[in-house]
Amino acid sequence: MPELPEVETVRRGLAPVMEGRRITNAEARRPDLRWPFPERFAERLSGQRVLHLGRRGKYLLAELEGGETLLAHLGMSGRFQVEGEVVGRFHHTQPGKHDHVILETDAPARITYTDPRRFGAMDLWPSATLEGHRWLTAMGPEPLGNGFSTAVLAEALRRRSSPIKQVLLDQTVVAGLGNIYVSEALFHAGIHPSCVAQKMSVARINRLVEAIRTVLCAAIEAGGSSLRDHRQTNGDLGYFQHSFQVYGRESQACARAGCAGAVHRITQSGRSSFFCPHCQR
DNA sequence: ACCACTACCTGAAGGC
DNA sequence: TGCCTTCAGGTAGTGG
Repeated sequence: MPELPEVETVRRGLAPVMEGRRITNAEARRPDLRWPFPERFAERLSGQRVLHLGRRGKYLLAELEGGETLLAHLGMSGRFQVEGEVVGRFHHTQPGKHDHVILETDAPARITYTDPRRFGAMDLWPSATLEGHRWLTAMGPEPLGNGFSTAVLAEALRRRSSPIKQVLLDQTVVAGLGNIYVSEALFHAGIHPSCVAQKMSVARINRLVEAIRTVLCAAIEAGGSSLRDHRQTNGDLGYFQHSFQVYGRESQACARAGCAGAVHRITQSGRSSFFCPHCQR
């Protein structure tokens, strides 16, 4: 689920019940996700007002009134679900076995973090030195921000002898791309996933930068529309999954008008890449 | 500095 | 129905 567009969609879904709201109660129902929660995790969250809910790459960042920021990563299977007030209080639904963190805010709302695989992670860190947190310190530029450009990407690719597919998954090169949107962006740019990163021309890198921005923006817009039903901020792929051009479409016809080719799947560093051999060189 | 590979964990899906 | 294998959107740590 969670690459940059999904995390941004989750952020937008959570903002109305978190930003400017106070966390009236916090509960961690186990001691860890991928790593242990920080000391006194729930206590440090309880009673805090959320000043701002942001995002950096695939991390959600909730800046708290007391000077700390909650960092959250959804891993592979993490999701936040929001329930509003029903009659007086919340539904008396029993937490499921994969519901690991529960936050209640004075929106009022109950926010449940669910993560079957527990590849997700949460931490608390002083807001003043947030960029120094080990999860953020080496992270590359935001692809939709001013820090990402043809020149910046070209510099990052200069010494990389790996296929462009693998290099784009490296979060220190550019933040927020994952296996789906790398495939989609490479298709959009007409670049073969096996293309050696450092051999790419500036013109092709420029096309890639544009493709990354286009694909991510389209996905965020589509994700936004799935939030109309905001009772469940499901971290699902939203409607954009119906717009994938290559991801998950092995052996289906290429989506480009006039192309008679079919989508191929190859494995690169143990992960699937989807592409059209006619359109991508 | 870079690269290939492994591990972490559970559930879904497909083959038999 | 059930058992087995394979695969899944991520990242950190290892050793070359």
